[in-house]
Order: sequence, then C-alpha cells, then structure tokens
Amino acid sequence: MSLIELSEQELVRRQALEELQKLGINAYPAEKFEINATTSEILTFYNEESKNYQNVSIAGRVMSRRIMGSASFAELQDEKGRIQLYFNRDSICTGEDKTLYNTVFKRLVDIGDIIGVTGYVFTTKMGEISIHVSDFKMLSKSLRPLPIVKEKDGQLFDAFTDPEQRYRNRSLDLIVNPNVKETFIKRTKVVNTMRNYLNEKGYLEVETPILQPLYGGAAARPFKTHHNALDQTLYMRIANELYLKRLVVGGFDGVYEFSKDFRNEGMDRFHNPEFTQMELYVAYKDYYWMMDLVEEMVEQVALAVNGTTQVQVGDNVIDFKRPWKRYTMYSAIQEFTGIDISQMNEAELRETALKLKVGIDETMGKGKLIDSIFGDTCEAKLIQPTFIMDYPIEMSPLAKKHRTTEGLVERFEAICNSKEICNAFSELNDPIDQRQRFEGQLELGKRGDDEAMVLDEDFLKALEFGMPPTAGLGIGIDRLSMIMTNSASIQDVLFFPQMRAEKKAAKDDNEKYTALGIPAAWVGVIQKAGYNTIEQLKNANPNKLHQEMCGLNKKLKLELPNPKIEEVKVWVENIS
RNA sequence: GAUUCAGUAGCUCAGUAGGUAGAGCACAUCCCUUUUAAGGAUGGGGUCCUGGGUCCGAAUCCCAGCUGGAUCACCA
Repeated sequence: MSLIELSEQELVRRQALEELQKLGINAYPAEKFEINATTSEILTFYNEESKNYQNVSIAGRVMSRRIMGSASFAELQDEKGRIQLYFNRDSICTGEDKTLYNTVFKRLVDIGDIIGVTGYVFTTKMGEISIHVSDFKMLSKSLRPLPIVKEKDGQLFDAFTDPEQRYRNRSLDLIVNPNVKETFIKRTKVVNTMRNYLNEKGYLEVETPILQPLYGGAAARPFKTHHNALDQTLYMRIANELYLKRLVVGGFDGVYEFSKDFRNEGMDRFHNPEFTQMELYVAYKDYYWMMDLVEEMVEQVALAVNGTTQVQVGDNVIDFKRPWKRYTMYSAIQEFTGIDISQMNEAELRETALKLKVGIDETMGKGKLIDSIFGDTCEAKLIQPTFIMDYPIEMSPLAKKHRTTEGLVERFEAICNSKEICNAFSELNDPIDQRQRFEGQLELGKRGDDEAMVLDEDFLKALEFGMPPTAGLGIGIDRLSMIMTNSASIQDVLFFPQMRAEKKAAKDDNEKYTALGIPAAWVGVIQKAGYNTIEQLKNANPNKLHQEMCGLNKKLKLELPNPKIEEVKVWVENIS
C-alpha cells in the first residue's frame, strides 16, 4: 500500500511505530507475556482491606487515555471487560530517564494498541478500582484509528452503529461494542447445551458430506459446483437428513450432526445463504416422543443461556417452560380462521385461499396451498412456543403416513415468535412408499416447482435394507440463537454474515503509467487525483492534471520536483 | 423482487431562497500530579457515494447507477 492512500491518523501511527523502533522497542514482540489476572476478576474480587492483587500482570487493548502532566489514566480492555490504569511518571521511570513515560506512553501509545502492564490494584479518590502501573510493555501497535464509543450511565456516545460497517468489519465491531461479544457467547452456549444434552443420552455426533452428488432432505434450491478430477457436478448440501438416515440403517440408533447447510435463495434478516441446523435421528421412536425431547432440550437451552425459561424477545416475553401448546395444522387453521379445511380438495382449497387473501400461485399443489393458508393466517399469531402437528402428505415426502388420518403425515414443527424453529417427523421407512413420494416430487418439479426434491437411488437402496422406525428432528440454530439473544436479525448471530462484495474502483498497473514516461513516484498521486486508469487519463485536461498533481504534492508534503506542464501534455498525448 | 428512507472528517451527526463545507469526540502541538462519556488552549483533517444534466455557480435541484437500512412477498 502506498503511503499517500493513508489518512493522517494512520500516518501518525506509522510514524509512532518508527519512533518506537528507533528507541529499540519492538512493537510486535515474539515472546509470551505472562498474565495472572483478568479485568473482571479484579473488579469482582479486589478488596482494599485484604490488599489482594498487589502484583498483577494483565494485558489488553488501550481504549482511552487521559493525560494530565506527569500522571495519566487509561482504560485497558481485555476479553472479560475494562479496567482503569493509573500511570505516574516517577513510578514508571524510577531513574533519571523519563523517556518511557514522556515519550513512549504519552506520545507513542495510541488508543487501540495492545499493551501488557504490571502493577498493583488500588482505589482512586473517585472510588474506581484501578491498576497503579509500575511497568508496561508494547505488545502490538494498532495502525488504524478506532471509533471511540463512550458510555455513561448506560448511555452510549458516538456508538459505532452502521450495520454494514459492523458486519463487514466484525473485528472492529467486537472491539468497540462489547454487547456483541455477549450475543456470540450465548450462541455458543446454545450449541454446547444441546450437545451435552444429546451426548448424555448416548447419541453419537457424526459428520456427513457437505459436497453431495445429489441434494436432498429439504425443499430448497441448492448451490451447484463442479469437481474437476471427477468431472462431475456436485451440490452443497441443503440438509443432511438422507445421510443420517443411512447411518440409522447401518445400526446407529441415535445420531446427530450440527451441520452448515446452504440454500441458494433470498437473503433477509431471517435468511443467510449458509446456516446451521442440528439434525437428530433416533431409532424406535416416533414424533410424539420427539416433541417431548424438543421441549426438554430447548427449555434447558433457555435456562443455560439466560438462567430462566423466560426470554424477552422484542416486545414479547417468551416462556419455554414445558409443556408447550399443541395444535394439529387443521385445528390451528380452524382456531384462527374458523374454517375447517380438513375435507377440502385442491379446488376448494384454492377458493378458500383466495377468500382469505392468501398468496398462492399456479404451481401450488394441495400441500403447498394448505401450508400457505397456515403460514398467512396462523404463524403471526404464534408467539409462545407451540407445536403444529400433522401436515398434509404432499409437502412432506420424507415423513411417515399418519397412523390414523388419511392424507396426513406424522410431522410437527415448533413455532416460536412467529417463526419455525424446528421440524420433525416420524421418518418414512417404507421403501416402496418412499419411492412413490419421490416420484410425486418429480411430478411437482415438472409443474414448475423448482424446490421439488429429486429421487435419490442410493438413499432408497439403504431404505430397502430396512430402517427401524425412527424419529427425526431438524432444529435451526441461527433462529434459536436469535430468540435466545433477542436479536432482530440473523446477521447479529452470525460472525460473518454473507455480504455483497464491495465494489472497488478498477486501477491500472503502475507499469502502464511508467510506460508513458510518468515517473513512478507520481503514479500514486495521479491515481489519488482520480485517474485510476489510462483510459481516464486519456480524456484528462493536461492543464487541470498538472495543477492537481502540484496541489497534491504540496498538500501531502511529498516534496517531489513538480513536473513541467509540457511534460504532462506529452504523457497525455502519448496515450494512443 | 416491490415500496420507502439514507449515504457529508477516523466515529456520531448538523448543513435551504443553489454562493468559500460545520460541531462533538478522535488526531497533532503546548500547559497541567487522581480524571469519571468530556481538564485547558491552539491547530490539522473532506472525491459532501459514483456518473451525467440544469446553472455563471450544485453537498443542495433533476436523471441514472452503486451500497446499505426499514417494511412487504418467498425459502429455515
């Protein structure tokens, strides 16, 4: 990177780095720095009477500095929080040489630098627990200025809030917005709690392919890629259901996987192209059994994350305490619309949907119509965790036919805060029925449903060997994390949400400029003036260009000899 | 995809009869031995998102585009 592309503040920091080097200080030392305390630990356990923490060694990032002559205060932020540091010139520089304080601390340490300090803990006159620094060491120099977020009585000042900047620059977001860290710690707690719960039950965590020759297990459009050596199309998985069931066939009676799945569909605050699901399959169980498991597991998650079954989400308090309300899909629609659709055929459903102003289209079969009616009339009203059971067979090609009711399958979803958080079935293990269902999907595909499933012969072959009756579950980790952390957007529970690529101005190589006779030192200047390509330079007014170059030379204090106007004209004319 | 709002200094934001671009924090220089978002003084810092247009003159008005937010529709 050329120096002229840097802001003044970045230049100042690079100069400070050079000065440190001149003083013999390595701003990026290799050796470890011994730490024996954390900020939160000191703030919690320091006690003035017992005089503990009188020899602490702690490291972190300098977040603020207040310098007043030979005494200064700074704030140090480590992983756990912040603590105030007190620097006194004569404590840090016990001899005659006051360079460490006067030059290194006061002039060469910037906000954002990572330092290690040793000293003792005391309480200031203002009553704030602080570290009296006896020595400090530069551990990493920060070359970019940090947005300074200040906080007083819970009110934030100058907060770094622009979502685009925050998501594109998550490191910075985490440094200056401490509550962001909290959200991700909670997300990990969600996952760990589930994993512990499942391991305690003796289920086996497994891994299955992400690159798949056929995609399946869900209704979604996939990402497509290509393997060169095999010269074969591969898809990134949209679900791992079919592979996990093949493991159940193989004799694992309880298997689960936390899986990144990929769906090539729209993006908004509930959808990211890659997302995480936990899928679980347990042999010899059914969907009623699985409902009990979901209730118990999610209740434990809520307790682990927030210490209570009640979670504030937006304007609502959601209570995960068992048992949750249970509806069948038909009874839910009847409850919220007063209409019994359980006996309707496709034409009647279409008519009902139109009457209820439900969005439908020509490609929809009976199952999708019912799902649409349910989605539009019921979901918004389901805030507390609720199970919706018994879905139409047409939209659930992997679920087992209902044990008593024709046309339905044994499937449930848990809906919470109007969003699906899990989906589960008594898994279809009849290989002949499964083949027919896949064939039905192929029909839907021909009608234009681009999410219809494809027929997977390998999976069918496995089923033909015999799969025990099995209960299966998929639970959305991102959605669950959003609820558990009261996050309005999926981007807030993903460290690095997918973003559109930032557009960068195209620039020609330096050689193209020097080939015209332009001195290399001036190339950066010309580009800074806005002539990033030879094509742009071709149309430049030489007089204007000359003035801009001289102006930047002066402004940036480059002290280059200014070119003659004739030379500039020749450069521009040379472009053919 | 539709609608709508927005893009000005490192950060948060002002900026209308179209007429030399502002504040606070951050940064620099100087003064100061304990400050609680902020000690005092002085100073530097801008492609006003990009490209066209109108105009003597555009951050401002018009058109197009880019990017993002919000709401809605579809997938988890």
